[in-house]
Order: sequence, then C-alpha cells, then structure tokens
Amino acid sequence: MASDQTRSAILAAAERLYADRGFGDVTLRDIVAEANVNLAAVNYHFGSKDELIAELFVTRSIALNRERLAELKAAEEQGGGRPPIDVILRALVGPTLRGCLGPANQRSTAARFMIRASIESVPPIRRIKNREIDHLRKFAAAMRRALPNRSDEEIYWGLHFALAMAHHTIRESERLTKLSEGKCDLDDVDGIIERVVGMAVMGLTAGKAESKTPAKVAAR
Amino acid sequence: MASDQTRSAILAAAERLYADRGFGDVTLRDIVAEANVNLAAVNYHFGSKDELIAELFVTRSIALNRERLAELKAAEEQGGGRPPIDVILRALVGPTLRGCLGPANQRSTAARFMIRASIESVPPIRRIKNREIDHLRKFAAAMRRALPNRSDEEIYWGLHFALAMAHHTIRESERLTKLSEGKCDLDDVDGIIERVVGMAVMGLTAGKAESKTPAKVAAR
DNA sequence: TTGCAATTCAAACAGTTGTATGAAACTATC
DNA sequence: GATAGTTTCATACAACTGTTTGAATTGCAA
Repeated sequence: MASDQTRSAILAAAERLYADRGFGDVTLRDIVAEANVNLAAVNYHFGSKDELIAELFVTRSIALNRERLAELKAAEEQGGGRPPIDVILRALVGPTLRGCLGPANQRSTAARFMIRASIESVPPIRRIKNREIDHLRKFAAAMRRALPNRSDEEIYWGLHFALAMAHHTIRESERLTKLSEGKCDLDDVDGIIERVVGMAVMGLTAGKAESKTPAKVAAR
Repeated sequence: MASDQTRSAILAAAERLYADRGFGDVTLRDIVAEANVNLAAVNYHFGSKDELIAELFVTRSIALNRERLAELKAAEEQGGGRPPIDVILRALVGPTLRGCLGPANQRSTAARFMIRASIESVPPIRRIKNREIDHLRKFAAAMRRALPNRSDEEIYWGLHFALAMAHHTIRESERLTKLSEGKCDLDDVDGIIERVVGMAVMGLTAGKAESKTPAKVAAR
C-alpha cells in the first residue's frame, strides 16, 4: 500500500493524456514520462495497460452516473417525486456539458476523458459499457412518469436525441465555432444546456400539452 | 498503369476493414491479406499507409458531398430556387442515414467508412477535413434562404443539431436498440430520416410561422 | 540494527508495426 | 524473340509497442 503516490500519479497522467490525445496514440511511455515514474510501475500497480484504462473508466463512469442521479433525485424530492421533463433532461446532459464546455481553463479532465471513452471504443471499455444501459433506463423511467401519454418509443427517441445533441456539441464544438464564424457561443454553457434540453423537450411534447411546464422554446 | 486491379483491390479491402473495425486496429497486413495482394503493394501503389487512407477519404468525401448537393440542386430546380427547410435538411442527412442504417446486408461500405472517419480522427484525415466546412456552408446558405427571419446563430445550431442526431443515431444504433428493447425500429430508415428532419425543423421554426411547409411533427 | 516486505529502477524481451530492398515475374514494343 | 519498363514477391529492417525480469532501494516492524 504505502503511499499510493505513484499509483495516483499514473492515473492522473493517463487520464489527462487520454482526454487530450485519445487512446490511439498514447503509449505507456508517454504516460510514465508525464507522471515522472518508472515504466514498470504501470504493470506493477495495475497489471496491464488495459486494466489501467478499465479502472480509469469504471471510476469516472460511476462518478458521472452518481452526479446525474444526484441531480435527478434532488429534483424528485423537491418536485414531489415527479419532476417535469426538462428538469430530468437537464440532469442527464448537464453534468457532461458543464464538464466539457465553457472556458478552456476550467474544463474537467474527467468529463473530457469520458467523452473520449464514448467515442473511441477500445476493448477494455467496451466490455464495461453495458452498465450504462441500466443507468439510462432510470432516466427513461423518470421521463415516462413525466410524460405518461407518450409511448415508450417516443421516450427512447427523445432520450437518444438529447444525448446526441449534447455529445455532438462537445465533439464538434471546434467545427461549429469555425462554421458559424464565432456566432455560436460555445462558452455559454448554460445557454447550450437550455438549447439542448429545449429542443429535446420540444420533440417529446410536440402536439400534446400534457406537462405542467411546457417546453422552454429556443433557449436564452 | 496496366490493370489497376491490385490498386483497387487494396482500396476496397481497406475501406471494408476500416469501416468494420476502425482505423485503430487494422494493419497493412490485414489489408493485404483481405485483398490477396503482396504487402509491398501498398507502398508501391500509394506511397504509404497514410496516403492510402487519405485517398480513400478524399474519394468518398467528394462522392458524399456530390450526392448531398445533387439532392439539394434537384430540390432547388423544382422548388423555384428556394426549397423548404425540411427538403434541405433531408438532402443533408438523408444520404448518410440511408447508407449506414437499414437492413444490414444492404448498408454501404462507403457510408460506414465515412462515419468511421468522422469519429476516429486519424492524422491524414484531419488535415483534409477542413473542406467539409465549405460544403456545410452551402447548406447553411440554403437554410438561410428558406428561413429568412432566423438569425445566423439559429441556422447554424439547427444544422449542427440535425447532423448530431443523424450521426449519433448511426453510431449508437446498437445501444438504442438494446435500450429500447427493440421498440425503436432502426431498420425503418425513412422513418428515422423524417424523425431527425422533423425534430430539426421544429427547433428551427419554433415560435414563428414563416415557412410554407411547417414542420412535420413527430415523423411517420 | 536486523530482517522482511513493498516498491522502484534500468535493462532486456518478444511481438508487431510501417517501410525498404533487390531479385523475380510479367507486359508490351520493337 | 530480345529488350525496357512495370509490377509482384519474399524477405529484411528499424522503430516502437506492452510486458517481464532481477537487482537495487526504500519503509517499517521487531
């Protein structure tokens, strides 16, 4: 056990490098150089490169799910167990968007790492990823309670599209800035969240007026 | 020059393998085995692995852009130069969705390769990708003409979200099927296209009724 | 201090990668 | 049918990968 210093230095360096450059071209030698530890330390502390990645992903995955669920639970408690749809969706996409966008200096390495993991499907992560399904189902259930008149199919498409807009905005933020010549403000995270949530709510509630809190149209 | 047989065998094999397994873990030896040619043939005909990938991407990129623009032009000619917004968006996302979804046996290798290229950002492709911006600008211009009352910012966000939903649906189609326990029919490509287009149009036209063809709400 | 386990380290290992080489086989022209 | 140019082939190469090894060092208990 001892200090754990080396161990966590490796974890931090690996997460930073993976978040920045992707899994494809980050070698163990890159990681140990960044962490200022010996090459063999990785295999000593983690067994293998894959197990290092897996531990990183499991840790962050649990943390993200916890963050999302905490936001959902908080809303359920103060909303009498049935929070409106926009609050649910905000709990789903908010944590990731806040972690990955906004001023460059305060973006979270953890969130950026998770986005990498959701893009580059490397074997050790692929094996774990199935748990995410169960996590998403909890949000689908909450959405169903908020929109009892919608079919399951509509619920799932709404959930899917909300994640689509959030993730794509993170992945292609640079391109969107370039394309729009800066007219789309990628630093206004809250604005983006409202935009994504508003859009998803609109799709989910179109044609029916069932929610007490109607879709917030076109954020900001 | 001669037969070009080897050359195109390599291109076809490489495209198929990259589309299936991504750039990360496809080696030159995998490619030449699939193509039944000698290892040295790749460097002889293309110079390097990167140049092979680049040629593949340039070819397919041009083809996809041509397909999209052809659909747009066709609509412009029969629509008097100003086609409605949903037709424009259909021309943008239709080709890729049709190529990547639907019955597994008739998916296009080319389209799946392009999705891979849009996900895994490998150096030779990254260098070329800037051209895509110019291509997307043409669609932004058409959208502006269809929705003259919308700000540029709204136009770009609409374009961005349309691509987000299309690409994410392709990338995560398996997860969506699993999550929804088959309730979301990923084989109904036209239905999906209408869903994506309908959603984007809704976001773009919310609050204002300016288009002759209002958003088709909730596809199918 | 002595002893023992945990940790670090430099070095080497075996495997795989993209690329280069030079001879062999082919193709077409004269 | 000899010749010149193109294409194929087996093989080798150098660089890089993750992993292992065994000795050195450290930290701590007796």
